[in-house]
Amino acid sequence: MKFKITPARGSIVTFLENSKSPVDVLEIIEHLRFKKLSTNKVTVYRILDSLFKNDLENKIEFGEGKFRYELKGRDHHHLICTRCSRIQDFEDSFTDKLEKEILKDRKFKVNYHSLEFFGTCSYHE
Amino acid sequence: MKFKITPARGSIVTFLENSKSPVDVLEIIEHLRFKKLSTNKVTVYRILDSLFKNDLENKIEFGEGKFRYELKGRDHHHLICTRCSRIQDFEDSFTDKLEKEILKDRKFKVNYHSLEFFGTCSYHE
DNA sequence: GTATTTGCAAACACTTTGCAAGCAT
DNA sequence: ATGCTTGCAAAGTGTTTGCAAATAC
Repeated sequence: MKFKITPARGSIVTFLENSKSPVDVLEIIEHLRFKKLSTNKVTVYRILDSLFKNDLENKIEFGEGKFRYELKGRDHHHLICTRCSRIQDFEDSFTDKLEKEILKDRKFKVNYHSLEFFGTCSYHE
Repeated sequence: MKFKITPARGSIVTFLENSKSPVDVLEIIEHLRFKKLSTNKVTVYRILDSLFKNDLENKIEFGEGKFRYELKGRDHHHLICTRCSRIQDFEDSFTDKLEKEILKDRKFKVNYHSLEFFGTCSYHE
């Protein structure tokens, strides 16, 4: 599969690289518009889909009724503030152990997981 | 707030009680149809919404682009088989500890979390 | 009797698809 | 030149809303 470099693709990948938390399609389109690229929504979906299918990206849901996207990288989780929607990354060492337990106890082979914490961040003390 | 008992409500709550894993709206409607109740989809959504707003129900997403619903109960997670869509419950004692760490280290007060494992279940060995 | 609940139609938000035109290599 | 990528319109899902009719209490 060829992966042609186009302005929209470059800009989306850069944006994902620089995002500290998973972004949704609207945020991407706003960024593109800010960069003077009037990329069609459909194109954005297709670019995201191609990144996902090439295993370069995570496609996740936070109970908002829409998907968010982030480039694959170190395994991590999210702290999602339900008051201001700020999203922080978070890492842990428990889930690896859990997955081994699950394989042993339940004969279930975990391929990936999602762990998100919802609450209020330090801006609301 | 009055909570009137209607056939649709009774049937939905019973169905949720008997479901071993979170169900989606389509499954609920099929169950109602099986029970000879031709409840409108909109009504189902409204009943689920009222259970959710009254804190009786969890409304979750598994990356399928739709919500699933389960009655609140003991805190638990899910093992989701990506081959046959079977969903099992799973409990652990790690997440409580994690939430305490998060409060201490990140000043983030967790209200709830979601932890789901995706992989293949023992039916596919 | 009265307030809540329901059904219907319609709207909404997010995402996907078909097809012809445009562009990167 | 050719095949990948884009835009547009349209359709497809899942979910929500407005309003009048029906129903539980």
